[in-house]
Amino acid sequence: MTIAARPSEDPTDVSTQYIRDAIRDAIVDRRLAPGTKLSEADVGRLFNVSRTLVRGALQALSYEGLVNVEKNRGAFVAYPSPEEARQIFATRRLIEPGILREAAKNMGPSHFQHLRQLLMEEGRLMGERGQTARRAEIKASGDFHLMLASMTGNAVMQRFMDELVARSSLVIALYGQSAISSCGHQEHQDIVTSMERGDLDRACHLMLHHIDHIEKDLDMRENKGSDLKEAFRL
Amino acid sequence: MTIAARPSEDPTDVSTQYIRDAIRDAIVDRRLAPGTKLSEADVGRLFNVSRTLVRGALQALSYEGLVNVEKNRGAFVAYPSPEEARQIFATRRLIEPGILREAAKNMGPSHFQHLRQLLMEEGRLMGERGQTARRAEIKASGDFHLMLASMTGNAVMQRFMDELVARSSLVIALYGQSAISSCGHQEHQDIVTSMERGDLDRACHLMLHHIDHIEKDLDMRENKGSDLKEAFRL
DNA sequence: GATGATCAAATTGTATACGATCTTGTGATC
DNA sequence: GATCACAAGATCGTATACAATTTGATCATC
Repeated sequence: MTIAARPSEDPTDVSTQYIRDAIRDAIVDRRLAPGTKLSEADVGRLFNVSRTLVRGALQALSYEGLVNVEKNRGAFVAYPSPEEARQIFATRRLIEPGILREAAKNMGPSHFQHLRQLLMEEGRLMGERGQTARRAEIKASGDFHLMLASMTGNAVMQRFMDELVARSSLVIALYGQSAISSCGHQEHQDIVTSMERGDLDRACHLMLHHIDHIEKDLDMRENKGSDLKEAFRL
Repeated sequence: MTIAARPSEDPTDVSTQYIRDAIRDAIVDRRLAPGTKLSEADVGRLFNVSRTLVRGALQALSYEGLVNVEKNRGAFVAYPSPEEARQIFATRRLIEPGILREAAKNMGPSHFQHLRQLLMEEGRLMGERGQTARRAEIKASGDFHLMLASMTGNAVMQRFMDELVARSSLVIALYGQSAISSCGHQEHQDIVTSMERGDLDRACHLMLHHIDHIEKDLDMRENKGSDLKEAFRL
């Protein structure tokens, strides 16, 4: 198990929150494969912390849908079924156009500048090679959607999107075909451009297509027997 | 503190889940006032359970937004600010029309029958008098929205709605003016009728108005200083 | 009498201990 | 040799113990 503690962080003063974030990052960054067992004792040793804190972190992650806790068996990095994946994307299609409209109400030039800046970074990462750059790119791609959510000023929507984006990352990690996802960069730009022009209808339309594209790039045919999967991955 | 254990339940074999549900019910049913402190030891004594399990339950409720846990101070029944309330309803306006459309895809005659049955019950409770009937009515009103969510077959949406409905109950408990909310019964019926006719646009339209009505019936002028409120209620 | 410091009580934060459950490996039996 | 029973080990579930923090009261001081 390789849950890298953030550099320049003292491994003491570690709290539940810290562990939760570290594991979540590791999952979303695909450093922890779906199905991986997260033993309470092991994780505790990693962070020099008792099982009590680890349990808290795992419970929280379970609530976010990133981890499954099975009674008397332990916690595992979630292994979303194709059906779950469909539900996640269906929910995103339902929510994200609304987020766009809601965000647009509050957005001024500075907000657009922030978005553009994120897109620049995203584009830069696309050019680079290597696993690290790839992870950063995927993360940046999710951050785009999260930034839009944060611009609604609505904490509830923001939390929902947090969960949806994190779980989407897992799904993409599982069923993603290739680096095709990177073509999403252009779509992100188009969405921002439409918003800047005030053409919200088009922005929503593009957003829906964007989500469709992400979902279409998945290959979700495999192993329907949902529990067998874990055995193989483990 | 009066968190009634469900009748005919043995107070032994109580798990985190059970405690969580009991507290959630008590909050949503308004038997626990917003701001009430939920001391770990007290709750534990109530359920004959150690603080460990209580903490788990409180943490989960905190994630749902029904409880606020303040570091080193304890857990309190949430006291949503007017701003939070607005965000909750804004999110509902964003999500519920989509849920309607999503549910409509899967609904057959039996589903409509279930809905009608729920509405009958709701109507019956409206006629009755007393606090108990009132609570049951409010609960039934929320159940209508939850049942629609369940008919989407989408677990993610369902969970989001669970949270939104529960938090709405809290908000109504806090800022609700009178029993005007009961006029929502007719609106529920109209929504179902429109759906049955296949007029989804109208159903969505009615749903939006319905949510607006609920929000309009709130009086959220009071105490803006968000933290002071707790002090007074406590 | 009001204000501020200090100490005791209460409550939460975290670790550890112990019992319950599951997993797994061994060996007896067919 | 395959199958089943059983026991040892590992892991989780819950309770308890102790440390850290906050709260509230008492008392000294201005």
